[in-house]
Amino acid sequence: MSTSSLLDLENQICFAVYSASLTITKAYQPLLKALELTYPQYLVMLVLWQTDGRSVSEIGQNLFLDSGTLTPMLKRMESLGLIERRRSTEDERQVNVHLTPKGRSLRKRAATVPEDLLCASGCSVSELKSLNTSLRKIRENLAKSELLDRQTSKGTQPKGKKT
Amino acid sequence: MSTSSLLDLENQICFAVYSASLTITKAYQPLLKALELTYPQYLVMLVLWQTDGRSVSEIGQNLFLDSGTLTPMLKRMESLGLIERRRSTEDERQVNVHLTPKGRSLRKRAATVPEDLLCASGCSVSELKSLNTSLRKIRENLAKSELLDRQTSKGTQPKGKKT
DNA sequence: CGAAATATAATTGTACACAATTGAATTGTA
DNA sequence: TACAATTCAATTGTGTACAATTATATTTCG
Repeated sequence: MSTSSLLDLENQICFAVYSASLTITKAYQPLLKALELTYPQYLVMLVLWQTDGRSVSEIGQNLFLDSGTLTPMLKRMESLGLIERRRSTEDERQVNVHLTPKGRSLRKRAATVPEDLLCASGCSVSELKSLNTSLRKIRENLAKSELLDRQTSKGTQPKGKKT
Repeated sequence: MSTSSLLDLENQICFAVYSASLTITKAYQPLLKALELTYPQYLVMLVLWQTDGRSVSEIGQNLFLDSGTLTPMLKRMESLGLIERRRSTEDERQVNVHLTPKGRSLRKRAATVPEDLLCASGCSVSELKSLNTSLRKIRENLAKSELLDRQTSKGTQPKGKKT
């Protein structure tokens, strides 16, 4: 395979991920509209339905989002009456996010949501599984790469600059 | 496979696409920084490097983006001196987007960009190809599904409501 | 203990993304 | 030719994303 077509492929893949992501978000929209949720908000609900009372940073670790994204989003969800944000008494730095009865009750209504997406995707289970594996690998490899060195710097600093 | 684990898988896939897309955008950032481009802007440049002078809607068809996204983005790119927006003389509705010399010259410098991403992804070529195929299929199937019926209504209306 | 380092969420500013609408230009057609 | 329908880009308003910074609380360590 020539170098140029390899690079073309790379551009195609990244664009395919990018545009598939936007399309998926749009496809969720009519289904989530009845629940008054956006897709990112739905993801937060999935986290909380699994374990209620998570802190903002824990939700962020699950979804790979930071407080700059989550704080305003959680405030919107709080104003919708789905969650409550309560500063932790043990550690005043943390804010724990708790489901309200309304937020809990949404779970049953949301249970039917993934079905339509699953059908509309038109993929076989095995295809989806390999897709899942590949995408996770890419995310993990990119996150580990030297390209992303934000707050992920648990390891040694990249260049040892000691300012 | 149980229904619940199938729906879990669906949630996982969509989230995998979503978070991989965000991670890819972030991984491009340090590479594109030298070119003063964001990832969506880079995609526009790829389109224009292929064929200069495309209209806004043609660019939108290539990238699956609408004027609400493209118009402000193209204005930013124009203010950076990368492109020029000129209203077409033949059809005054259209705005054609032309590369400036600066925009054209960026092409060579951008040629090395995909390499690092390709390496950092840690995937084999065959894996990337099958990933590409699956993602395109999902996007196409979702776009064809009744879930997305925005301006794509070239076919018959979904329910025959004649207002 | 107490200062420095760290952790945590919030804030600020920039850039998408898109639904819905608007306004202008073109096309179709009676 | 008129005029309704369509096309096209722009606009408006809402909601993410995220880098960079700030403010506060906690932990670490001399």
